[in-house]
Amino acid sequence: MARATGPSRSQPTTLSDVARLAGVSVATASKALNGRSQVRAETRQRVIEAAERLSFRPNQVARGLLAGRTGTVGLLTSDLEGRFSIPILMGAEDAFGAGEVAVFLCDARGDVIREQHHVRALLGRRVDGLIVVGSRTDPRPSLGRELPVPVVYAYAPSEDPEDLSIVPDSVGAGRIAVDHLLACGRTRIAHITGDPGYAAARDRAEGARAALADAGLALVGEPRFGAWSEGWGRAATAMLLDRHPDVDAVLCGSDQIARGVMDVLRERGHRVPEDVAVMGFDNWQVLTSASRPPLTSVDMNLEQVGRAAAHALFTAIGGAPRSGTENLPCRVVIRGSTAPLS
Amino acid sequence: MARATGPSRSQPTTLSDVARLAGVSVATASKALNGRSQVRAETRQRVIEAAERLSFRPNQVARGLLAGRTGTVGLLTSDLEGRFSIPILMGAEDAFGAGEVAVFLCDARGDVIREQHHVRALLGRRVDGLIVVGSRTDPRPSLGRELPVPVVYAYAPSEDPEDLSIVPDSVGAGRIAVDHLLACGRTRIAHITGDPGYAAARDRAEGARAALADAGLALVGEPRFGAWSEGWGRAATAMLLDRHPDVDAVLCGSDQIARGVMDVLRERGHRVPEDVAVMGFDNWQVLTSASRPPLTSVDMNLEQVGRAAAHALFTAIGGAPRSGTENLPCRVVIRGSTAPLS
DNA sequence: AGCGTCTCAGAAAACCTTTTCGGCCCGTTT
DNA sequence: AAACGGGCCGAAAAGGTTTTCTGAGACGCT
Repeated sequence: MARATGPSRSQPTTLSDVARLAGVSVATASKALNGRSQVRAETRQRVIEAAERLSFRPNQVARGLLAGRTGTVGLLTSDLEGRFSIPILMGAEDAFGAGEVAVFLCDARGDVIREQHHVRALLGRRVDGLIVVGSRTDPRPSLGRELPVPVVYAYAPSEDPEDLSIVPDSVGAGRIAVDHLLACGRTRIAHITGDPGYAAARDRAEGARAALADAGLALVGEPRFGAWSEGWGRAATAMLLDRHPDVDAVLCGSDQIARGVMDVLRERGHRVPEDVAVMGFDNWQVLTSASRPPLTSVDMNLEQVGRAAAHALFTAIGGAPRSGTENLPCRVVIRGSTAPLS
Repeated sequence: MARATGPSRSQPTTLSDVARLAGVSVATASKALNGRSQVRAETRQRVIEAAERLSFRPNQVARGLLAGRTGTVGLLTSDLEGRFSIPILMGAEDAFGAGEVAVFLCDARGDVIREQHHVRALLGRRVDGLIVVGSRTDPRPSLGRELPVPVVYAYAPSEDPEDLSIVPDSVGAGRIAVDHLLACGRTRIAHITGDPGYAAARDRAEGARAALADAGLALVGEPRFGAWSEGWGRAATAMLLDRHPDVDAVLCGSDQIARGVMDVLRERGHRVPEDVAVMGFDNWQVLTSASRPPLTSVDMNLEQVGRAAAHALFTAIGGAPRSGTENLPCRVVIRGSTAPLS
């Protein structure tokens, strides 16, 4: 085919070009640019100027081939659309981007076959490591122990305890949520949460119960498991108010549920936070700041999870692999929906 | 440092290993595995079995170095957290992932310096092309014409008309939204939208006006520009109802605004959709399906934008670059908040 | 003068794969 | 019988960089 009429598309300049312009060999040019000592200062300067003039950028592909390390990692996510993957991905990208590591993004769409395909493709590209990001906190199958590169699991831990997993501390999240409500003077606390098939729902409920038990208290009724939706929040609240009209706080399993809860509370004439305090989980900005009043919520620090995973992978590549599941603390973000009882 | 105690980390097998096991030269092994014709069928079979047994995966780095094409592209996004980048990114990842192209993800955090840094790093890795994903539909500065690889701009067009940009048709989106409301028999249509500094707000308003003009109608009052928030939706609706209590449809600049609008309509006793139809833009699932009733919204087909960008980049790499801004159609997703006037 | 030492530059190998070209063997044609 | 052609395989180069090793020149010392 004839040459396209587009822009220049000239070949990138190579080290040979630089060396020729500087009047030295490629070996010397390489040493000059990489700060090796075997070069006279004056020669080094000449090489640097030549590289500058040709705007030389070393070919990382060639460098990777030679070094056996490419300076790339694979980021394998299960559902890109899910809002949990994104902050983790940002944290990882952030931690790597600061250094000299580039990230291959792959979305497996939750499909095992596709995941296998991506793993193979990434290994073919000789990535130095892999981060596997799940979409739920439930344990997931390991990629296996026989991979030629280190792997770190983020958000969804691996089922294999020999793998390293970085996850938010869901039980702790339940505890600090209740601790905050207790600090507000609430004692009749109900818990409306999502699908009991999710570890996140069960773990948070367990943490909430434990924190209440520590204070010599118990939940108002049983935790109400259901769905992660506003609709369930509304329905559950209606039932709750019928049975326990004296509740003074509702801990919700997600910000979406919390919005449904607050809607029904307001419709039934309960003031938030004066009569009933409401809390959510996930700290999803679009929901927490748009609700009336703004919603207190537990942030899972997902960016930090991503950063920690990136850092762990980095040290594993360096030759010091850890293993086991590491729980990172969450934090309460206080807004208008919780306040001390007056 | 001593060898780490972790898993094997053995060197990946190379073509030489395969060739040795099969008792042939690397050249023959390569030809056998790549379906070249210069190999006897029996020999080919032996090589394939050897490769199988060693689970050989060709080193894409070496292949890239030789071929001058790496089979990688850079995806440069401005704000990863923004919900507009993600679907585009998914579409692109999808379109590439099907083939043999891997995607480097870089987030510039909206910072020009960081963007430059990433572009240079990506070029150092010899990507075959770049996709630049913006966070708003407003034009953005070009990366320049002198890059050694093709570039496609997605969502946010380049200011340089010589570049190729793939964007959703915001004006058309406004038109089809009004067309839908007209088809429902609505004639007194108001428009409450977001920050007038955004091209998306202005373009949609323009499209809406044009569609109404085609029908011999006009908006009820002027378009109400404000902020992309529920709060603005509520405030603007209050003002609207005071001045024009006979409005029978509100076209909202975003789903968030629409939620605020619907809240106030319901509080003031207007039924949706019987008395007033409400529409949003963006089709953000968490908002549209959780509202009461579920919200009709205009979907910008962002995944398709991403796929189209990937496809355009692919053909540009193949040597047939296009240029200019290409507008992709949006679509109306009908839910309960709009219905024919009875 | 001879020898050792030090500094700096270049040649060459290595990384892994693909492709081109040359050569060998065997069967076929003139 | 000689030439030829085709099928099959291997040697070698190429891609760009880094690193090691060798060598050349300069200098100081005996």
